[in-house]
Amino acid sequence: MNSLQQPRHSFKQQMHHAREEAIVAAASRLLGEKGFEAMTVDEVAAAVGIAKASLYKHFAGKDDLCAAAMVHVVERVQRFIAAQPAGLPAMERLRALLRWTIEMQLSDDMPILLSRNSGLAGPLKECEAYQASLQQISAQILGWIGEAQQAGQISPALPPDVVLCALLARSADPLLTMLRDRGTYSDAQILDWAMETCLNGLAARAPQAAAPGAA
Amino acid sequence: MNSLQQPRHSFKQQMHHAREEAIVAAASRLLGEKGFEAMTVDEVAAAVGIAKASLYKHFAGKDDLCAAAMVHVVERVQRFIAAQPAGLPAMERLRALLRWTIEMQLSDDMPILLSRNSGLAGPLKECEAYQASLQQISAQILGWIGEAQQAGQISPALPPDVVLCALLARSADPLLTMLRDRGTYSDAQILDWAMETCLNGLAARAPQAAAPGAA
DNA sequence: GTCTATACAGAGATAGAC
DNA sequence: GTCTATCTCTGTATAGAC
Repeated sequence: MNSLQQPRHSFKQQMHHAREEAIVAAASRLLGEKGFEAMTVDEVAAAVGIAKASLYKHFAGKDDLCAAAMVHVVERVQRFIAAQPAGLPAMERLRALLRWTIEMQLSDDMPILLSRNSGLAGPLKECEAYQASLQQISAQILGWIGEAQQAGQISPALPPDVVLCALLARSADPLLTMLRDRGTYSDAQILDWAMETCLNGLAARAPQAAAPGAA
Repeated sequence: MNSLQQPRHSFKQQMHHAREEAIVAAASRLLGEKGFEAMTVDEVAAAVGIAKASLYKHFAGKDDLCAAAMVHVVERVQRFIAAQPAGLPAMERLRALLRWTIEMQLSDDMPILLSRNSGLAGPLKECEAYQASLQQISAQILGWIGEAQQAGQISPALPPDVVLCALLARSADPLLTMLRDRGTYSDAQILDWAMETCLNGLAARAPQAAAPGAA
């Protein structure tokens, strides 16, 4: 009997987990699409296809739900980082990460961070799981930034955490939606320009005096 | 009697206009501080010191009120542009405008445009006064951008309207609040870095001819 | 035009049956 | 754990006296 009960129990757990995943995924999408204030719990429940009351069995409230969604997003970043090829130079890693976050944004997916003035900022400050994950990826990225600075690819005049913020901020850059709403450019073009203007802005200044051994 | 009635009438008009200005100013501040969704009409009325119902005598609704606030902001930009010294080179004008918008943002004032996903975007699309003013300053700034490109100060590879968006987007850049919340840097430093990374990103690429085997 | 008081709608959250 | 039905609060908007 145990041989039957065990899988049964595991199955229920899996269902439970899968449903929570579905809820978080829907919340994540709506959060990215409409923002924290405009998103409603009813919409999330409807998107998943469950009743709102059922959702509240999984999450204590809207804040909790959205915090879980943000954790979910950061964990995706963690996986992306972990999936990077081993030998890649730091600058290429940064470039790939930037491209990926902008692509997320252009495909209406969840941005890594919130647009400014989000009411979610407060609750998120007290979510330890989020803070821990964010801290983890920040440390990782800061390491790459240091390497890129030593390699002369990023201006050493900029503090590493400023570079970090500048990169992450591109994932919620109003520039992307502005250009998109204009309707005259393709997503690929927008992506290129966004990356180009961002990276050029962080790059070490050009060798103005034809610096001898530079670059 | 006319000599008395005329001033009396004008006085009332002035009062009316002044009150509307006060309402718009308060709305503008709260809109910049909390965003469209989080801001409430009650707060605006309380800030001005009038009853909510009185406010509704001046503006048809929240959308109207916020649209008026946005028009107010764009008109400030118009005045700033008009106040620029005559002989200033185009690039200096762009730099001054960028600095000004970032300073607005750092002093918790109203950004020129909304953070992405604002519910105000829809109503604003149908506000002719806003669109007209925005169009006017856009044309002006686009002129400067063209000059700066011809002068080799901004990359000619970037379409002028992309440059325009990139500049305006800095007024709602999450980078600013991120660095600010970090608490380790002064507003002056943040301003410098924000301008530097933005302008470097738009600048024409370094004279590669000077470096024969460059990159 | 300004006020007080109120209607109305939407959304977060909960009760209780199954 | 999931559902339907409901509570409650907040926020937009309005009615009606002055």
